[in-house]
Amino acid sequence: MPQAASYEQIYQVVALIPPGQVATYGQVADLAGLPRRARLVGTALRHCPAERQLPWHRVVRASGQLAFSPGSAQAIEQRTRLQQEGVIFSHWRVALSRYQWQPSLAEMLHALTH
DNA sequence: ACTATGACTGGGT
DNA sequence: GACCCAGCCATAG
Repeated sequence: MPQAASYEQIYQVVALIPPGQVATYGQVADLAGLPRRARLVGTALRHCPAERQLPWHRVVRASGQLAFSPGSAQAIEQRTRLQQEGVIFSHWRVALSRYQWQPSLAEMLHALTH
């Protein structure tokens, strides 16, 4: 189990992303206290245990596109899940200006105590 | 101890 | 917007 500590930080942040909103890989890394580790977020999500029920589909690239190639089974699943939460896609991309999660300091502090 | 490989990014064209 | 590309850094071999 490589870098379990970092993975745990990442999972906890991902778990906080509200339905109908998205966060970028880099954003999750920053919030997890792991700056410049966007790729690690991808690696962690790739190994994410199903039993954790993580909202992994709410993590997208900084461009608003999905990390999977358009049309792939994984991309379709991610897009479907987001669409079910009300997120609108145009050409396999979401508008970050509209859907990007912007956690408040209070929100983060509250999470820290739980 | 390398080398290769990404669910990545930001800057340049 | 698009496409490329160098930089990135933990993991896997």
